[in-house]
Amino acid sequence: MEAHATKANSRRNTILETPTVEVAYQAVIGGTSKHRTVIIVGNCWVDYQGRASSTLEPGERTVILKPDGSALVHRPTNYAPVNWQPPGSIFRTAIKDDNLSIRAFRRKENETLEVTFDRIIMVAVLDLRDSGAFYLHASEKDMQAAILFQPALLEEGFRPIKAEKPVEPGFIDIMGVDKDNVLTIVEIKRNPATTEAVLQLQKYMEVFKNDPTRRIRGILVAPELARGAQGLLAKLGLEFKALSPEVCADVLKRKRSKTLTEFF
Amino acid sequence: MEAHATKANSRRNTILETPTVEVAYQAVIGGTSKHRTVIIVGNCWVDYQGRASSTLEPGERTVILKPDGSALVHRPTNYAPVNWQPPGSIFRTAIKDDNLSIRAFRRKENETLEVTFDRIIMVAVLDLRDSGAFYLHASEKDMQAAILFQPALLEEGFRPIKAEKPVEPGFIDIMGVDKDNVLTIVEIKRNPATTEAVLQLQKYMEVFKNDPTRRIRGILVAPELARGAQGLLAKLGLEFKALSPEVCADVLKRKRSKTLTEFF
DNA sequence: TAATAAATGTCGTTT
DNA sequence: AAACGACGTTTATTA
Repeated sequence: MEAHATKANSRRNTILETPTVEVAYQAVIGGTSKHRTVIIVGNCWVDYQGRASSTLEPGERTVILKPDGSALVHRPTNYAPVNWQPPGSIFRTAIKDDNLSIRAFRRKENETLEVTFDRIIMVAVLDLRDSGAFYLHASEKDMQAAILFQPALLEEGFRPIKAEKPVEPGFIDIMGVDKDNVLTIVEIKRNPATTEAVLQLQKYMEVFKNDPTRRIRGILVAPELARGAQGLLAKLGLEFKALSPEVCADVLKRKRSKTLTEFF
Repeated sequence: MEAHATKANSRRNTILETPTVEVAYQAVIGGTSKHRTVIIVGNCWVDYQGRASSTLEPGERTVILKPDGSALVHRPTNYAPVNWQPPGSIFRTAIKDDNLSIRAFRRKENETLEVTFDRIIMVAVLDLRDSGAFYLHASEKDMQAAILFQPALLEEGFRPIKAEKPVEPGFIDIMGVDKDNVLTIVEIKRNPATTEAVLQLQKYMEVFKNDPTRRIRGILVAPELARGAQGLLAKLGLEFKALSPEVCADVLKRKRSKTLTEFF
């Protein structure tokens, strides 16, 4: 069976079907050394040694080696790779016992991933040009921006003073005053708020508790409260305001269109 | 430019190089309908609407559609996909304005991912056979097993009574008695133990606190304590025992070889 | 470098 | 179906 590469495409991309181990080896070596994206599909087994260790017995999988040193081993199921190596790994490709062995290791973390193929269905060596911008909306930062733009989302009369205020334990999402001028600490979560979120708010509260004469409020903003959070919140005298990322995204969308209207 | 498929391989796998949109469309439709793994490489843009929303401007990427309804969009960098859909998505492939459009949506979560290709470098439709077992070692479960096998890993004289004991808030990793017969609750973490882990142990402690005459101990087992955890632990009168997953893995390895010795 | 918080977290398990 | 906890979580941010 002969390996095949379409010439019209070979300037930048090489695709080999059912190549021999030797041919695949040459392609992978060439691809990783030139920092190409390399996709290998075939029958393989995987060993990982590092923070944990794992063994994956033989089967047909898709392996992706990226120019930045990421490595992924994907089975035919699941979003997550069964084995992987984050960016910064170094690839070592070799022929061992007539099999194609690819090792990805990270020196600092002393982690090694080894994939061994005894039968290769496809090797693609791809020079991908990708500079397209990526925009993500409705993150926690977006919720913060929405409240700052429209403070009534929190409650009537709320006036923000500072966002991302640095304090000892970290950063206060929003600090402000309520309609009665009471200092108000706001902690925002885009997911149901856990006990951990309550503790986080409590830590920020404690920064201002050295002055017992001044009343302060702590408000946890999230789409909902997780199970255990309700009790802890009440015990600590903190408050909860339900607010979803979707509503915030809408507010920001209106803000953007308004800005455009004003601009023209 | 003619699309090409190696016949020798086409029983189970089809690989097309620089196919037209029409040819790619037929291949993707055929692949997803037969629950094959489909890999598409080409110039595309991506829109996502769901828990968040995102836009990715044109560029060359690798898209993987899996038989279980997972979808991945990988740029040439990073371990994580830039866009994705977890298992259970339904794929809808179409030609729109001479482009190849692939939509993956999950009805329950009301999430949609749409990838549109205007130029296709490769389409691979793969019938991958993968039933190999996956073994992960040195997990939290392994640490539990190691302590149960060699209780002195926790402390001299410790005697386990029950593992995974179900109580109101969840499951106690290990319950036992110390050398003085004092009831001891053990919570295990394979990573540096956070305040959340301390709270988890505390929740289990409270189950037994209704009898104030009986002394009980709570021990948090982990390779180390995270920053905030120390203070909370002390405040709650709980204890910490440093134990690494590696040491546990060694103990289990010795156990296995011993079992083997006994067997032969 | 180490710690902290966020994530479209994902994934398995149990209620 | 919903919730809880583990994860080789990864990643970005900041001290």
